[in-house]
Amino acid sequence: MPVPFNLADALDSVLKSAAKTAGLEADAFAPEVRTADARHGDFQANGVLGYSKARKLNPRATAEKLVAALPAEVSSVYEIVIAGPGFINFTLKPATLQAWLTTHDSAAHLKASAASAKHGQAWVVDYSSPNTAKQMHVGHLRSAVIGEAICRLLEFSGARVVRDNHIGDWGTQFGKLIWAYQRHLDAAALAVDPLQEFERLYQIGNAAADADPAVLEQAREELVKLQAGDPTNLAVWKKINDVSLGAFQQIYDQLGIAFDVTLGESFYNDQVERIYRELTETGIAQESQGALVVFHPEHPRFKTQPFIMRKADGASNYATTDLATALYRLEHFHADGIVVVTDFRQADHFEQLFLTVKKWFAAKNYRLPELHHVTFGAVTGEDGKALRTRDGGTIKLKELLAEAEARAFALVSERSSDLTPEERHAIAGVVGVASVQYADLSQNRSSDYVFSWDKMISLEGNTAAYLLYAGARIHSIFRKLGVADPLSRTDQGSALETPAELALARKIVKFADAIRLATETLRPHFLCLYLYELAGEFSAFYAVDKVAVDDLAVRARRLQLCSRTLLVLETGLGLLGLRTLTRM
RNA sequence: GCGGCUAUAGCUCAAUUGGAUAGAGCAUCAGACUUCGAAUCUGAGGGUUUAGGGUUCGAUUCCCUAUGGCCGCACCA
Repeated sequence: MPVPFNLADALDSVLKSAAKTAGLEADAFAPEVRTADARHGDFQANGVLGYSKARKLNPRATAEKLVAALPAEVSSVYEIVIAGPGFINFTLKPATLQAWLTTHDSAAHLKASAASAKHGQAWVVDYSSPNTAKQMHVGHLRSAVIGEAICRLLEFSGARVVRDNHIGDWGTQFGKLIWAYQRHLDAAALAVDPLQEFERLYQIGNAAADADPAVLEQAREELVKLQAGDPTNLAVWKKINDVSLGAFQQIYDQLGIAFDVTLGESFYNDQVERIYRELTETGIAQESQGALVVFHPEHPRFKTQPFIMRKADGASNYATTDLATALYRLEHFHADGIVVVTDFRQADHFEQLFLTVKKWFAAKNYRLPELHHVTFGAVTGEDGKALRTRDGGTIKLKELLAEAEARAFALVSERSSDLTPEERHAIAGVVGVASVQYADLSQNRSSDYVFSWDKMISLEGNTAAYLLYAGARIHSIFRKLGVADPLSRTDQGSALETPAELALARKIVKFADAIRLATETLRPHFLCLYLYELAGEFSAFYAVDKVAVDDLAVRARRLQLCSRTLLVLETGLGLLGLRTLTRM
């Protein structure tokens, strides 16, 4: 009997057809299959409750009819129990668990099974997207880390993903920066640490413009000159961007991020005329107070709150470039879906943008891609306010990662003193960065994020180190036993038997459902939660059931269990963007 | 003023989007290393889910009111 990758999905389909057989109104019946609390079984179907209530039927009687209509092979796979007011509980039989483990025996096989939901689709994911001329600080971490995980999840479900770093390289900050560059440049500092120097100059320019309207005016003129193509200003601008992108890349390398394209705001500068024309001729945009704006009369707030797409002085802004960006992603990348990952403060902007794009594309008969604004909460200090270090600056991402690695190095040196310093550094690099990534990913992205060093670089509890440690222990077992090919063992031992073995196997087969949930909601923390529970089941199993036993049939089945745990664990960590280890 | 997000154990967070007895980690307490790695495991205590109402067979989840926090609202991105 073939065992499907996603058991919950398969159960859902089979219940739908059974509903027809049982004489239910099949079109109106949704089985509502979900993973269940282990006390009740592996999966539960709750749909009977709502269905029966709406029709004033006895839910238990409906459930019994439905269960009676299930094909015989379902009851050979599951123990089926109707419980409470009408829940249908499904508990996988050990033989089914065994069959799943035997079938899904390699990374390639897992991916092939999963890659159907978005097969053949193109998705553009816009994430990280920092402004140039500044260093990345902890506030930039979330978009980068969450965005990368989303890319990997979409790829795993079969999509072709375009990773786009939509850098802020054309904003008004450049007027102030160029103004300061011309007057306060420290050439020596520029040679040593150019990004630091640009940041200093920007602060000078910003402060001067705040204090003196005349400076602000001069800064505006510099921006106008830049946007008009003045060679001097253009050269400064280019240098700033080159330096910034070089510094960003070092961080991206550590985080395992490789963008396919880096198309910032400046890229769209020469495409704005078409945007003005199309939105004007379709009647979507209108003149208001000298600016070109879009109102949405059907929307309670945006009927009066304008979406400004051309300023009164004739200049474009980020609304203009974002509109151009949407069009480019459709025409150039043939996007079926667009995901933009930014913090929640831009929610209004993207709601207005998407409303405008929908009307615009409809009016021009352009195909409309799925549009998703993936938001996340702010990173705050312990006081709930915007994050600052003691001296008032922000915490640099570079420093955060270095501190995490240093902590990991201290721990690995203490625990694994037999390793060479090089090995310990390599391990600390993985553990440190993974800890920072995982701390961010494991939290539901919509809530604000209280930053603390301890939390970001913690190595105990629900952390990356816990997951990596579980993996390292599995690798260690294979090393000790001299068994090759740990990720795809095909050992066929005796039947799974102990409670810990069965609990671990039950957790493994729910990988598909965790992936589905994380991908559908674009929330990687669901996958983190699953992997944490998986590692927990493994650790519990490890404590009570020894693998290296003399009984070869027992040893073989446990080796297979270890192999599948490792496969799912490493695949899952890979989808989150974390690197893994064979020892630590 | 208008609007959005948010409030769960001492602290930091979950709760599969309306399901069964609200779960973890940290911290506290009690146990487990001569046996595959103790960065681990087993157990205990800790809750009127901000408050009050409503809808529902069923509410942390949906609706209303109030309160606290964060944020957005005409030319920054």
